[in-house]
Amino acid sequence: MSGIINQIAKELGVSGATVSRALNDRPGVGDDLRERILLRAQELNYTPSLLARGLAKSQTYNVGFFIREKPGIPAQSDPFYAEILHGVEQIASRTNYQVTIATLTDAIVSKPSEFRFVREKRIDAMILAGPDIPSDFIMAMMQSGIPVLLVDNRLSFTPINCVNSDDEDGAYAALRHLLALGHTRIGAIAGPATWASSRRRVNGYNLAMIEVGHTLYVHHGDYTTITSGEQAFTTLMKHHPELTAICAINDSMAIGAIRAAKREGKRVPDDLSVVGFDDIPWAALNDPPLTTVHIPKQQMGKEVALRLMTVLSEPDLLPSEITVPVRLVERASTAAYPRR
Amino acid sequence: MSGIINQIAKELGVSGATVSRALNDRPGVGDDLRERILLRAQELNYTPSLLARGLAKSQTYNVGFFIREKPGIPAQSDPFYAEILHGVEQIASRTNYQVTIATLTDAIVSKPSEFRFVREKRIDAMILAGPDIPSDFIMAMMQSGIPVLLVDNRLSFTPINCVNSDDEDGAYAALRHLLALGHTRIGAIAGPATWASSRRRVNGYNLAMIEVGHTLYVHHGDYTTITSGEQAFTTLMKHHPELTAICAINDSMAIGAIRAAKREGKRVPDDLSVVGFDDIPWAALNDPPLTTVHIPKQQMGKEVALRLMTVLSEPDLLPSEITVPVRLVERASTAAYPRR
DNA sequence: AAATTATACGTAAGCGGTTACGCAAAATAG
DNA sequence: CTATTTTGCGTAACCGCTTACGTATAATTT
Repeated sequence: MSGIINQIAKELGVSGATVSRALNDRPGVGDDLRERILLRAQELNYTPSLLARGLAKSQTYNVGFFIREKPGIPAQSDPFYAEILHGVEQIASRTNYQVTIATLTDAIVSKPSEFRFVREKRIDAMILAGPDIPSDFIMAMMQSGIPVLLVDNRLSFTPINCVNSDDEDGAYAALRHLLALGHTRIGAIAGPATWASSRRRVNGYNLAMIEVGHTLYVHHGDYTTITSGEQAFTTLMKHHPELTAICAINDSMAIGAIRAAKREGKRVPDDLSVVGFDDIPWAALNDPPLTTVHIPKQQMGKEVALRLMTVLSEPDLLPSEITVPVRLVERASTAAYPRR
Repeated sequence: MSGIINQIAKELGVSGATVSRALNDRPGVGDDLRERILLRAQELNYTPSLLARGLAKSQTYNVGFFIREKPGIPAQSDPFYAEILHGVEQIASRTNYQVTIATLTDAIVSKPSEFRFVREKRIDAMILAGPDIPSDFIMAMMQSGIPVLLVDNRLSFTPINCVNSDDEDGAYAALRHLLALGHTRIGAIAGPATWASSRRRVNGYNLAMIEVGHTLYVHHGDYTTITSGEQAFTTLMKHHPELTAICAINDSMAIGAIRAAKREGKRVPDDLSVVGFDDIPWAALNDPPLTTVHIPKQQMGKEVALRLMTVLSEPDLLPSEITVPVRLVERASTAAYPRR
């Protein structure tokens, strides 16, 4: 029998239960009494202890935002996920939830049962960000009983709440842009074939090419970094020196391609057009500024967070996939061909 | 009387208190009994509920990492703090703590008492990141009773735990580098004079210049973004067209300066040398790659986190300032003058 | 006016652990 | 061998809030 609630209760000569009800405006307390309770709580500057409430209701008011560790770039530094996180946080800050972050290391991913956030029931739900999370791990998390949402990822043959960008659409638009500029010999730099988003983007590229009866030369990078883009570019050009335009699966690889092209003495966009995907912050700062497909990352973050909230309040809702629209932003890394 | 602990207690015919003691290896339980308890806990795959433990010990096992909102860039997307955060998270993941993030909006900063993370006792300690946090707010947080640590910021006349980069040292080194290359007419682009780190860096620049008997032309940008750097550069050059080298308070402004210089037809580093500060990810990717002062951001994150842990275990430790060393990394934005 | 239902509130048992205190048995001291 | 300390364990209160259930009173129905 303690806590501020009970103090108020004693002061007003009522029971703690009544105070609790009044404070959570639940029925079962008279209007005037309720008002007096609220007033007193106000005076005392009362704020419930989340810990106590959480223990009683077995909720933590905590949601996890977990990013898969990537070799090279620390997870948090990936500007793509940083922006998504920002969207998530904006929504969370309007609710009673707080968001805790963690990076999914190899150690964690390979031993899902040890993951402390679920073992110790530290979170009410989790958002898993990034395409390179083993589906075994995702499945294991789903088993744990707490809601799992995906962002920038999806699962095949398993319904799950997820939000993604419209990859095919964006890729299609990017390729159409290249075609409209007069390019016909186009190459694509893809990421690992296991990444769903990479495959979908390649699909979009292909679709546009097939429509006009051309074929796309695609090369799969082993990863999605700048250096990976450089390597992909050089090997792609070795086999297909006739290419006049390159579309890359993401901006990092596009930037890598441009760097490699410059090194080989090619001018972008004069000799070669390059288009990226994602519109990460530096895309606009690159030399030349990168034509790319803009993904509304912050909105994606908001969407998952929003979805998460409704999942939390409507537990037996069926999962749904939501995809957000993208748009091509034309900058200076693409130009008409032939150059006149 | 419930919870897994009591289940184990009942199974083994002992009291919950004993089980709790055994599990936290506290004295007061026989060796063989302790072993049996541990064994059974192991079998049951027991993990304590943080909520319950937290309520009992009034701890949350949660630390906040809070970044000040900046106009323009969403806080989380600032690669500088993202890397610090990563360092923090690495340490936290080795302990029992989890880190929750939030951005310090204007609304929050102007009404510290409303800040839900402290009102609702959601965290055991907080790390405040960034130089632009009003000291009123910091003070208010310190009043709240929970430990407050600063990173990339300090307080004047008030002892507080904080970790910073060695700004003066780095700036000094950068300027020496310019001097060694033969430059004598050097300008500096500073940030708002209210930012401690900006002032300290300018101090470092000045120090090196004074030593050799030259004077530094410094211009204060109104902010620290790329565009702010562009503007600062143009006005600086208007008044001092004779400058052959620029040192900027941070990489963003340095990159801005380079962009502006290019637009004005100046070649970097041929006509103008530029050096930055921070070594953000894109510094190396810039055209030309930026000579800059590398700050070990991840280590700074680790340092605060480590300090936080010791503060938590040694509550009445006196605050201390820790500063991490920096180093100049020479890339291609600086060159000898006169160019031969 | 009696029967039924709704409302206001109290009681007490949780939620899942921790810990101050007490007491008997074992270990150590003198 | 007694006196004292240490060790091993149980009892029960507590952390601060929620909620199922019970009861008396008020409101509604018939």
